[in-house]
Amino acid sequence: MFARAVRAGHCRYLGEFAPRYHALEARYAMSTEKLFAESANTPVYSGATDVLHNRLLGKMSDADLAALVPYLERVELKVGEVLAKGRALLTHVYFPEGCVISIVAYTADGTGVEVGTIGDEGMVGLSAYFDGDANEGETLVQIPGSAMRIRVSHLIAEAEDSPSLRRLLNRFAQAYMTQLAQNGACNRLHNIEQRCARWLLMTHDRMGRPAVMPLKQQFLAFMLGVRRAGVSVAAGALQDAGFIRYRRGSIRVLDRPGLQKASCECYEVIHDAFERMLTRAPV
Amino acid sequence: MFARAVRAGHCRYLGEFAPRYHALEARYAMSTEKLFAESANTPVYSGATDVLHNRLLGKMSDADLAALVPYLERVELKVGEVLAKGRALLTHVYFPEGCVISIVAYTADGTGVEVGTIGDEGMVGLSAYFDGDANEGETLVQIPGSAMRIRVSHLIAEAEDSPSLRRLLNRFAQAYMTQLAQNGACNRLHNIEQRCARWLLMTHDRMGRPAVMPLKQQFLAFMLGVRRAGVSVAAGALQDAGFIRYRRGSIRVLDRPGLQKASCECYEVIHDAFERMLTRAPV
DNA sequence: ATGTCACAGTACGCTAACGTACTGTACTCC
DNA sequence: GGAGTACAGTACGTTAGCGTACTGTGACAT
Repeated sequence: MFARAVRAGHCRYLGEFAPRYHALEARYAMSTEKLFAESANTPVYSGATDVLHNRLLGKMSDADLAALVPYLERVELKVGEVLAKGRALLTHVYFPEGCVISIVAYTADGTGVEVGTIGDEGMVGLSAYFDGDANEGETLVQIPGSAMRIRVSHLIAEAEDSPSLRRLLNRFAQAYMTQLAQNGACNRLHNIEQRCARWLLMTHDRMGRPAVMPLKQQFLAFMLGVRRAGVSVAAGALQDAGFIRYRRGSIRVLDRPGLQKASCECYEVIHDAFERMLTRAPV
Repeated sequence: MFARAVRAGHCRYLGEFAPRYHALEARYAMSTEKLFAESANTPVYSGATDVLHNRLLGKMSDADLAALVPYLERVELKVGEVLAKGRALLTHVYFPEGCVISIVAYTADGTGVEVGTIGDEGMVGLSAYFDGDANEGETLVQIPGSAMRIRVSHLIAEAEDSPSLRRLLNRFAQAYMTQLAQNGACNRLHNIEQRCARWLLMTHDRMGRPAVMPLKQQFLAFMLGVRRAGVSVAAGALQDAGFIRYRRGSIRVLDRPGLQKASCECYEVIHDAFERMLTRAPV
């Protein structure tokens, strides 16, 4: 029902995104310079906000949407782009439409792990909207694509005037908390292969169905908080089972039901939470 | 600045709380019957709401508090009491004052792990307030004590009329999300001893300083999502180092700085997020 | 005072995942 | 077409934590 935005090509860019990831790469003795050159936002469709590909925006009432539209702009997000980092504040809230955003937490020694994923079912920047405060950790672009964005102040002002908008965003926050919580349990209790399968499913959901995912094992390992060699084994098993096809920096999902069986139930728990949010009676 | 409520005695009650924990106990071949007998709420101070021991309530503006007070009642929460479970809805939102509440997520095989902790710095029932939806998992009483509670509908109604109340609760939600996220990373990346130390610190913070914590290793193992034998080793190390004193179902914290050194930085990250929320300029 | 049993300590073999490092090969760029 | 290199596969010794099970003992009940 919500068409997908056209996405930029997807070659030779992964492995080059976050400073901390650079540190990780360094540990693996890779060349880490020359990276991270082209990270500026490049609005491509500015003004063409007539079609909305973000399901959270799509769930808004006509009145709420009408109030926001004048302030919405479409931007293209590049892979590895860091939208927020440490205690720095987001200036905008993003509504992804095909791109996928990761929220990553780091430990003292510089290793990190993804704690949340946001795609076209949600919004990036809850912390800024809620609190004028920032997340710890990093918000970075995992899969490139376009997003609608709006200044935090505009969103807050509009929400002040609209109970229905507030309720929708609260609902999203609740679903997002379910994701964070389940992810925490999953990190503790499930093995690499299960979590790998879940991660692929979740990302696949968020970037549109027939897509090839531009993913190196290194990146996947970073997101899962494990060694690359571990991903090699896990993803290899998933490939042997025929669920995915893996080829030097890109993964194609071949068998979603199979992947779901290989993944833990956390996929369903999180998926259902977001579907409930997006399909329940309008706020 | 906020005095502590008197708490009930703290003997012979742990090991008896959640159905799933019963299942766990069964795995450890324990007698699991006779448990869970006295779980009803027993309001003890009803009406005596003149002194507030919850810091989030304490942070509210006079006007917001005045509007809520008529609906607030103080209840005594017993250890093991399950406030919400599965998709069941909370009828009330709770503001702990000395009791400590755990949010636990379960996996398909029935093992669980704590994903969040709430004490006098916060509120239990964000999901009901936000969404009219429930958490997955379970909300249970980890350390007994009193709490103020209010019907969800009353809180929602009041928040509709008060931007300042909304902002405060949003801020709390943001801090709570920081906890969930950091906890997820911690579960992945830190070892039992670190996480054990962090858990003890966090619980100690929330129940008042000179307290002896009524904790069996079995319970602690459940909260951390590890074996009891693992806790025995980790807590033993912390005791050998002189940070805690452990004695058949109760733990006394002897050396907080020492414990902090033994714990991971997640303690600080989470602690700071809540302190920022509670000490920043009023909303 | 004694008996019972719930709780903590410990042991032992096992497994998943780790850190590291080397190899093979598919792309990309000339 | 060939060279260079970035990415994936694999190996190997190590370690943290697991599952299980047995023992010792403090606390409570009789």
